[in-house]
Amino acid sequence: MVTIADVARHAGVAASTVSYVLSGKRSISSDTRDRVQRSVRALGYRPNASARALASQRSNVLALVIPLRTGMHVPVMMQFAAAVVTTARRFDHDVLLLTADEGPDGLERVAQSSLVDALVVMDVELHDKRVPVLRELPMPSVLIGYPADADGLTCIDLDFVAAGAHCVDHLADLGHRSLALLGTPSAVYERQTGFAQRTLTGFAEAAERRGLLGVETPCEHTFDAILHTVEQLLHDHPGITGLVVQNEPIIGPLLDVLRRLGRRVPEDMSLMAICADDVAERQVPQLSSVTIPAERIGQQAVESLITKLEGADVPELTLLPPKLTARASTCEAPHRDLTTA
Amino acid sequence: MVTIADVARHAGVAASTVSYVLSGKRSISSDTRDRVQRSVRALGYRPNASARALASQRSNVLALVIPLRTGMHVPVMMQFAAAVVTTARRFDHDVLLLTADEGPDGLERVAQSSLVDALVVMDVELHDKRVPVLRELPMPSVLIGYPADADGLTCIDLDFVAAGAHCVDHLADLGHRSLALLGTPSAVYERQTGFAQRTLTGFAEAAERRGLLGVETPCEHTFDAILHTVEQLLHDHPGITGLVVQNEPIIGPLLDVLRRLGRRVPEDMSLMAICADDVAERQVPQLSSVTIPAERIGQQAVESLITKLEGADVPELTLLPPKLTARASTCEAPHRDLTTA
DNA sequence: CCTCCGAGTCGAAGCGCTTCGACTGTTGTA
DNA sequence: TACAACAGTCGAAGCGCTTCGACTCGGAGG
Repeated sequence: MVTIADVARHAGVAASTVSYVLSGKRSISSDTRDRVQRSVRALGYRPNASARALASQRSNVLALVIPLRTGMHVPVMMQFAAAVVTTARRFDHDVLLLTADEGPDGLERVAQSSLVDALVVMDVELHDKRVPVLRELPMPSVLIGYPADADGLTCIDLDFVAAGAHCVDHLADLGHRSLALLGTPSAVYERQTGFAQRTLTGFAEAAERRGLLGVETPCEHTFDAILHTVEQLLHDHPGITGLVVQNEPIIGPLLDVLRRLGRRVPEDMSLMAICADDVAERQVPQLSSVTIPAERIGQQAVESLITKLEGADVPELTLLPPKLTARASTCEAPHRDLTTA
Repeated sequence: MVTIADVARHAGVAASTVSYVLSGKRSISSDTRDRVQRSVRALGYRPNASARALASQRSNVLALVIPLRTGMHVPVMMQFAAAVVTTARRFDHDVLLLTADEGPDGLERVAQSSLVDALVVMDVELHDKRVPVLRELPMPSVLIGYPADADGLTCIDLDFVAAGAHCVDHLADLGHRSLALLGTPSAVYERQTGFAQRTLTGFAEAAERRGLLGVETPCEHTFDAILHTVEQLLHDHPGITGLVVQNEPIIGPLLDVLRRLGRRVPEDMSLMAICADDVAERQVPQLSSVTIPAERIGQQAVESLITKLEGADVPELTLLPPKLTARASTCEAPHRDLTTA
């Protein structure tokens, strides 16, 4: 391996000069700079990451903590991860992958050993045990999602309250009077996961505000569970003409279930999804949806983190506004909905 | 941050002694060992990762290169990744996440800067530009999937040739005479991705061997594409009674398409999938399938890598045998298949 | 003409750890 | 009884980089 000393010798300068050329932290004559840069290329020099980290107290590595838990929808996670890695690279950082099952200890481990400079934590629960740890850690962090007490943290998320409300408003505007939210598996609610909880809040508040019936139910991923959940729902509330689904993997089977139950979409049942655009567009009929801007969120998370690393301030809470796209799965409510369930 | 010198002072020994206690590389009296360990705990000491890496020439970090490309099925990738991280942790290593779009340069970057000790590369193509780079790199690597020329590399994969053949044999044993393989999107074949290519080979060879008609077609992810592909297929080869699908995201819609086309599964059409077990079990009817043991593969990859890091030899190619599980989506061929298409 | 300042460069001192060689006692062996 | 052998410990020398202070030199200002 070629070291900075080799480069210095080759260029006929001191090692520190090479360092300053590379970092730009002191002015260097253009003559020297060129000579050094040529030597760097000629020798194929790459700074040793550990040595650099040790001397500069910066590893240029960010930790990314991703959940690998039951009920989470994987492709969305992956989009986050991809955006985080890509954005990190733009700022000359790398990403260390941690799974949530190492828990709070994992965060302490990588932080206190200076393996990383900062952390991105995904899938934060309302009462997350990692949050107090993050507060004490001697380095910045950004949460995707946000806990009940977000004081002193930096959180970024889609505004799920607004997302839930938007769905209701869209359906209400179309004349629907009885709506249901088909949510994530109950385990996700039991964990008090923020996004699920808040969507529910937004949904309920908007239904109330618009004077509609709004019922909510969790839904597991198996076909039978979906079938049973929907049957039960329509049995209990036969007047329901609008469905909001926040549970990506069940979207396909749900369409089957509705067909099997003789409910045409959208003629008999308007359907809205909270999911990635490509998923919505892949269905038949294409689904009206509120998109989850995973890429934007991941990118924003890293940008905030870099800003914090540079010592600048960032807002405690960044809520991205949801974007609703009407497609073919929602239409005006059938007139017979005097049966306001 | 507390350093090894602090611990040494607190325990009344030399720093090197603390180091030897921690690494176990020299014998230490149990008295001293206890004292040091108590000090470590009392002070909450964590070795500095960079200093350790610099001094020992080992970062204890593995690079994981994951593809984030069109046509790849994300949940499977994630299972690999999770298994890699979990297994790496068991061996006291961390995982640095690289996306394939950094290409060969990314590998060189992390390797030559000593950011990592070894690499796991996923989704290897038959003629992958990263392979020559890996051969030259001054550190071990393991490929998941394998290129045309695997000489001097360490590759681990499911035996997709056997997987394709197993599907054919299963259907042939049930009396089916005309089969089709519904594959990945054509982009994946154009990239000459190993797993797609080899499944195709196994499928074709087995069909030939059993004297069956075996047709193959790629399939994109949209509903319309699936519908069109299947219609075309059944139009060109009306006698087809057995379908093998290697394309996870289309499995749900494919079942719809078959229903829409009036083909009952399995009465009119036997269906086999090459996919994760949970996906097969989630469908209605549950799918007979050859499972993709993502977890086993990821685990095996890390174990091989650690073995290589320790200087021991590992086999160049490890092919995991496929496991076929018959479920409800395959049954005996209808008798009218004298129409041997 | 002298001083001051800034640009440009160098040398040396770390960063926190591992590891090598050397030292000191003990114990076992001839 | 002498000497090897070994367990147990220490000090010092790096690992490859960054960064601080100091130095030189030319030009600007008084």
